[in-house]
Amino acid sequence: MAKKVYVGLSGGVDSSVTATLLKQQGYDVTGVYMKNWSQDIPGYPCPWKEDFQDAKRVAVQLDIPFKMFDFEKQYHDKVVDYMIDGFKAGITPNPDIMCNQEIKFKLFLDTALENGADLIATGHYARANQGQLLTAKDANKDQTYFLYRVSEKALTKTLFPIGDYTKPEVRKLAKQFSLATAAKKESMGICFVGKVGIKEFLQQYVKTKPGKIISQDGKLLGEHDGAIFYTIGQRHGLDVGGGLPYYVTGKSMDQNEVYVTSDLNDNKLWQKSFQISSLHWINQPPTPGQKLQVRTRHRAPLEECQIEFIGSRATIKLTSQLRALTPGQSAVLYDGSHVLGGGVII
RNA sequence: UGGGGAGUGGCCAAGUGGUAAGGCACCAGUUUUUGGUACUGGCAUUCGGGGGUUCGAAUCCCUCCUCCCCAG
Repeated sequence: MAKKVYVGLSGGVDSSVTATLLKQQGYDVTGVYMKNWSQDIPGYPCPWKEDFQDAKRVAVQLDIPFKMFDFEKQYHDKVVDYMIDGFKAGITPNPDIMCNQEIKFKLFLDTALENGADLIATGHYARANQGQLLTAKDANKDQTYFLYRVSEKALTKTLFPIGDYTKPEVRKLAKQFSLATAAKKESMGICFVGKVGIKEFLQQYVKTKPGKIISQDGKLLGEHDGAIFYTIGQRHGLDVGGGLPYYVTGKSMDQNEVYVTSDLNDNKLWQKSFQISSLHWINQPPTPGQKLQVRTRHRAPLEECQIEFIGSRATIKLTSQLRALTPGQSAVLYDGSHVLGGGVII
């Protein structure tokens, strides 16, 4: 009896190829569209209907059963609220990491199992092996940064067929299979929500006031439209001209002030160690003092580091300075191609 | 209303007779399943206003306006 796999079909190329590969490999495949968000933001109509249609088309092409799981409420509670609360608190949260943790590899997994699935699969560029998370073949597209909070248990029930291919290969396969989504453009922006800028999105939920932009030497440079919109290292959107570009080094939510510097080497922008909390380890916690690598933003190169634990937190010590480490964003630890887990920068 | 200095696109800023550098910002695009970064492209027929000299002026002359500094 072939194993039953529920594949998350987003309506994009990657998940389409995922489903196709699994079917070829002899699995009993069911395609599932997760409806997590359907609201329009002014100027940015929500693409969920087109995505749903594309997912359905692929399911029809492959002649596999197709379902829709409606997770809108849970997505809003677990991901959207988390994101808005984080921004309100002055940090820069990463909603897509939360989405993987709470929705795709918890709710979707559980729902699929309840529906009789043996396994789930997604179109992530990553590899899972016996409960371990490994980086993708295509280092350029590797998405393990977004997956470090997934549980070992979930990984034992997850397939990432795409992880063994490069993006160009996936594109080629999609073409070979004549998938309806073969030529679809990469989707970007907050997972599921569409191409909305974070600012436009937040403005739907938060009222903001103008505040001061203050330079490294205490000078008032201008006004911003709300400290909540700015994040560490950010250059654009300040509307301050005159000479050199300015980068955000910090902000005060209480004062509604944004602090910037025009000095690229400003020590506020560079750190050689930092702390993380909300630790999550997929298998075992790493060993203090062990030589590891860390990634502090998606697609950033891996940096050598060591970890030290302090209660429920940990300190990451780097061998070179990293730019604009941002509270709320995640630091993910690797031992070569093995993803260990990580935590949230504080 | 005495003296000195300055006015170039939203900002900073080259250019002192030969037909408007550059940077920042902004906009668009690329990269990217968060935010951010980075990269590419676009962006003054015009140099505070008005006259004049000249084949030709942002650059010279006259005049008006504005700002800054020192005097008072």
